[in-house]
Amino acid sequence: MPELPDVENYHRYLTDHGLKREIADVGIGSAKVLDHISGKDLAAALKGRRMVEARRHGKHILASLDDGQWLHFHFGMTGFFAAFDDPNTDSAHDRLRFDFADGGHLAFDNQRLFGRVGLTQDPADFIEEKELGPDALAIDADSFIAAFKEKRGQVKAALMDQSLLAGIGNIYSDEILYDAKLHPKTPVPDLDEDALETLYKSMRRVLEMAIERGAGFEGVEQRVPDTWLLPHRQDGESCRRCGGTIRSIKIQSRTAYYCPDCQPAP
DNA sequence: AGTACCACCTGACGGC
DNA sequence: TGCCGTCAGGTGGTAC
Repeated sequence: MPELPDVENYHRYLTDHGLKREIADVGIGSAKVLDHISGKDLAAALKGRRMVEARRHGKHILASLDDGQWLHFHFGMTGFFAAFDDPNTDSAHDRLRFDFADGGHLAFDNQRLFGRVGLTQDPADFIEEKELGPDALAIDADSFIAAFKEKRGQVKAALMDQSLLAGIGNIYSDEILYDAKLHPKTPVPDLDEDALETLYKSMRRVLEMAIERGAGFEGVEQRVPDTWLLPHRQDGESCRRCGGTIRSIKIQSRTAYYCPDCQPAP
């Protein structure tokens, strides 16, 4: 699930449920999600600490601790946070659990174990090490256009390139291109300034509305407009905009869905 | 630089 | 019903 809109909602969830609470203990459900740190060391670093501030950059969440260190979270292909008051209730795939001194806990649920959690001294260093570009919702139109003017290759691949722009994945790149009526294989150099501006506006519109409609929580397909691609991402489905037939193709070994009528081949 | 393929994991789904 | 191949919203490494 987790692309920018989903992660933004998890970021807000963490802000509401994880900050300012004293961490009494840390439970390790699976050490596979630990990024270059042992469960023992992570627990030792967190006991007695509180998270103070949470930020999001692309698909990553960074949360400061009251001793100046930062936790970083990435969900991989599955996952979310879930908070509980009842110590006996828990998330199905709880891989890392923060047990708070107030008796509640927060689970980092990560079914497929592609997620990662670790510690870093500085968010800026972390972003640089991961070679992340600017966050897709933080970049302004001029910088977006400038960055894409330097880019080659297919537009869908460019949108998903985390070093160019951080936060967009397979689902939302399809949605943005559907909104902008661009074929996913369109070469970026074919896009003139107006087309890039349109693409930028589509990106913002899609990401912002997805956040607003509760991306990352169950049932988001029903809450986004029916004129979106998301509720109809299936080969043979009909396009709600033009009546065409939704098709899938492989781009960078990922399945891309689009409407061949609305999004004509370049 | 861009793209293709593999690997890492778990689980759901369709076909037989 | 049960087994098996395939596929899933991410990323990192390798190779061409």
